[in-house]
Amino acid sequence: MLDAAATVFATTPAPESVTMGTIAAAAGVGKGTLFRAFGDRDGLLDALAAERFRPLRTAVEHAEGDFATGRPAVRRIVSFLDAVLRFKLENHNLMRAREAASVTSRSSDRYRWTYDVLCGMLADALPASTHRSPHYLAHALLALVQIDLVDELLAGGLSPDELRRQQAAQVTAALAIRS
Amino acid sequence: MLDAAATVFATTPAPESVTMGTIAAAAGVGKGTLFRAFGDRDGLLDALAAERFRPLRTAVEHAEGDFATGRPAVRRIVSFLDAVLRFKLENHNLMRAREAASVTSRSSDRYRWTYDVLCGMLADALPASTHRSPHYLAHALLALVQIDLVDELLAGGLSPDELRRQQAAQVTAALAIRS
DNA sequence: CTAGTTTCGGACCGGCGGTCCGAAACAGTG
DNA sequence: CACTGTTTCGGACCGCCGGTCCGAAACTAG
Repeated sequence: MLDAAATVFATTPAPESVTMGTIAAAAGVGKGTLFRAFGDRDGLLDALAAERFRPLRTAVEHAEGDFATGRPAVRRIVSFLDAVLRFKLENHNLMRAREAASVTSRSSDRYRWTYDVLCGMLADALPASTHRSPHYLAHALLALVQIDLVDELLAGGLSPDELRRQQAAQVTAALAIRS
Repeated sequence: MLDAAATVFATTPAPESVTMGTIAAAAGVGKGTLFRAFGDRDGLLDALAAERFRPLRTAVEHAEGDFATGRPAVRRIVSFLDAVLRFKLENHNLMRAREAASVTSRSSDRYRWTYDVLCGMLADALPASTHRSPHYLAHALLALVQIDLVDELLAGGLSPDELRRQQAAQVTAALAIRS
């Protein structure tokens, strides 16, 4: 059932017009069943997104690869945001569908988790002397991976790889301590 | 008619649930008239926003105050983004209503104009040697004033003034040239 | 085979953006 | 003032979609 939904999103060219009825039909099931299983549209989209997001989540929680505790904080932050960006790129249609609903995306558990992780990393990266707030900085950095911004940039002719490079530069600059 | 709409948005506590019927009723007019005058919901919201935005627009186009051509580019950029942020704060409900529709906000003329202005300023501020793209940077900086981010930060306990300070710091840092 | 229980699915509802056509207001003419 | 052509108005109406709900089907137990 989740798989059917995933297929729909993967194949449709217009993710924002995918309706619950469509998904139900594609899964060979009634709308009632769909709603009983996921509560509402957001629930379904969340479940799908959570599934795709899991690898990154476990990698971070087990401190694997670039997220190992020994790595410098700035490096961890850049890698983390790059990973989130890649997640968005890979699940582009799904993310657009989420946006089409009035899900601000910031209200999901996943955003909260991402924010918390980033805040933790920022606490390591920022010297205590700065007056920059990790709270602001975390949200500001996460704004860089919002799907509508990503879409705009891709539509403007930027390649995904170039986008990743620019973002890395942007994040690095944002973390530079001044004044 | 525009005034009636403005009043509705100014007084309602739940901007995203303001319906076209509500506005028509408040203006003492039929829905047909409303749609004939503005085309669709987006048209109305755009017209309202454009009206409120005009002061800033003319100030920039006449190079007044902080936007005078003599001023250093970084100063102009920080002031400009601060002015846009203030605009968003002052028209908070209206902006939220826009977001509720599926208007990505980046498709409006106003966004385009804002982007162009910022790009022009960035061309002055960035040395030719950097590999940072003004295109990316402009969109990235404008992401800082997206209404949902602003909302999240306000909801998180940040005061509007503190928000403006943090944004100024963030913009300054982003413009620092490194590597 | 029957009765009880759980699960399924699609007809149905409410609300909203947007349309459309009959009515009302207006203007020109004798 | 009466009559008619024209423009503008407004609210009943439509289509769509998320979400509900109840009758039917399937499954279990005795």
